[in-house]
Amino acid sequence: MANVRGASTILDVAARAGVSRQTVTRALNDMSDVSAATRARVIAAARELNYRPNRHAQTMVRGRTTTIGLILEDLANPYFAELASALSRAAAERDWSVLLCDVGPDREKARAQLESIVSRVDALALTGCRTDTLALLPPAVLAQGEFGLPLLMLDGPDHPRLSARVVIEVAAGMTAALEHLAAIGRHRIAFIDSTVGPDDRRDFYRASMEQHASTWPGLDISADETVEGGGEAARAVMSAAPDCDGILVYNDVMAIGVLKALHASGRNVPQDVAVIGIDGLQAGRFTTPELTTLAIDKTALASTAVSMLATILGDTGDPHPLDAAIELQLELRGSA
Amino acid sequence: MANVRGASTILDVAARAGVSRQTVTRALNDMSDVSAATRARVIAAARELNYRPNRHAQTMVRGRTTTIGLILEDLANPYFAELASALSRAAAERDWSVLLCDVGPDREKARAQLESIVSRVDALALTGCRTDTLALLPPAVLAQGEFGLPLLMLDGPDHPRLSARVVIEVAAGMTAALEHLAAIGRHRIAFIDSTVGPDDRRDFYRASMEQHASTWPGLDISADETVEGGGEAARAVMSAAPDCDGILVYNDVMAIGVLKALHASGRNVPQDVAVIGIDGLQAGRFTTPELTTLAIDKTALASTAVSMLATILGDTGDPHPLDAAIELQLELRGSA
DNA sequence: GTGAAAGCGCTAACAA
DNA sequence: TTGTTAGCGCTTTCAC
Repeated sequence: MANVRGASTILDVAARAGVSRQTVTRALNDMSDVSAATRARVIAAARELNYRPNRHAQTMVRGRTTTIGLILEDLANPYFAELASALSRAAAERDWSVLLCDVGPDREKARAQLESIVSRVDALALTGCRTDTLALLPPAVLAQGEFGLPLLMLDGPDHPRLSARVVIEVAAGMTAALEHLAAIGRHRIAFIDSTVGPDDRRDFYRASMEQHASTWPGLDISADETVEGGGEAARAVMSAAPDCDGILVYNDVMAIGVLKALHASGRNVPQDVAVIGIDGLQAGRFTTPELTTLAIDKTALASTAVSMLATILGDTGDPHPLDAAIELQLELRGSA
Repeated sequence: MANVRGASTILDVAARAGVSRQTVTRALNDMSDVSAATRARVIAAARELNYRPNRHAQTMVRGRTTTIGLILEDLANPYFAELASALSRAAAERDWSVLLCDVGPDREKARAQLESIVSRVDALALTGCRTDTLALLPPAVLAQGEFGLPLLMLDGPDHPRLSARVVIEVAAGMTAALEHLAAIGRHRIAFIDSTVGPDDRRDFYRASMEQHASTWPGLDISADETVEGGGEAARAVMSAAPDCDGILVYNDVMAIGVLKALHASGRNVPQDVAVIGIDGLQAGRFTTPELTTLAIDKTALASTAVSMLATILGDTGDPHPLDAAIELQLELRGSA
């Protein structure tokens, strides 16, 4: 452990085994041209010194790698899980890797994690739809100029420091959802919003309702972005407007709560009330009836994100615009 | 781009800007003691050369980091998502990071990903319950001796090359589940197994059934480890044994499919048939009724795994045994 | 089969 | 304010 930082290095092992450092490299990496006796001696020395190779030193001499950090609040939320899955696979296409950072609910821990993540990655992909992960970044990173760490926002708020941004374009999709509801005879459609997300979904709903104000004034209620939150909001909707016959929900997780609450209150879906969520989660197939949803193509979202980062990092000759919108696609399952 | 590998280095930027490399470091890292004019010149040069700092070189001189690779087949599966979440948080406690590797269904792509991951991490956490990710590792890694990359198996098969292993201990939990079913008057209990997982769950079920063979011979059916697979198996069970009044299922994802199939066939859960899954997923709360389950404490599993790795990597003075079992805990929700 | 030298790209410490 | 020197820990030549 003769090292500056307390860890033993290849030189310590070499000294202990009475050989040169190259011999240690050969022995430990199972290369040829080492006698069995020498190899055994080296391995023993390494074991005694608790030697562990420094991956950064290895990588530096062998080549360079690209790592992007993915910052999210809770991977147990299926939206983030599907996003992370897609991003990991899209990154693998370029031989990049994804460093996962599930920050959890504790903001102080989150700050500490981000503090150390930022020096380990070449770029950061931030999710913004639930917690604004941007606000948790070390101030020094936010203060950096154009040669600071590239920051990519996935479906979250804008910020001058961002290098790129992928947004979810809701207007066309929500129009399709509302038209579908009208087509199946629903004209008293409420909207359940998230208390923490962006306002564009609710704003679009309100604007749409105003156009048909003669039939139904519209009703929107905000709740926590969870299954339970969705359930509470659904109860509030049905109590405020018992004749409501359709509900559009901010996202699928909340919509699952809506389905549960409607079931508990004895309402049939979709006969009494039709329900449409947003996100296209696989978890929307876990319910009965399955959840009709405005699906986000997470594979497209992820590969767009990776292309943007490739442009920023100079890894491609085929520049990609640094702002993109992903459209929602109405996916009819059983709930509407 | 005067570099050996094609990428420009700090020296290229220094040359282009007509300054020393140290000045480049200062300018690009927003350090003090650089004149605004110089900084601007350096930034311009960096931009023109498409300069990107090498994180490995930076880390090497600043300190060392520990990164563990998490290999899994599909993060969209909520079991893996909850596991990954827990592991990321447990790793963060020690200032380690987790490199995510969602290998997907394509085995050739998976092999290629693993090939490059192994040289980027200090240890690998493998999940074995669905795909045997061990079989996808580069042969060279498997051939390595005791100073090869540490390999930790999470709930998967044993292998001589593994450095550590966390298993799920099913016996006590399954006994508790079967006793609970008996206590609520169920005596014709079938088991739905996975075609790909380990056999211990089914074997334990069969052994338990033999002890009470007078009342019910037992029935187990295997299916694909998916929601759809669970549904098919449930239909098979009800057709083979229409008087079956309880089903224990290999895992929660399949059990969700069982609930759907029973609902579709007009059986009430839990009145007609009680259902118990295994895993304790949050997704088990998405259904109506909510899924009763033998829960795995994923936080404990993850922190055990991290402690084991700390022992192997010599990061702790408090050695942890390299084999551990996590118990299942019966969590009564609504389906039994 | 083994060792010596050179260098991966970067930053901290000290000079100028 | 800027430049020079000296490594960080490892692997790849090329000698012996």
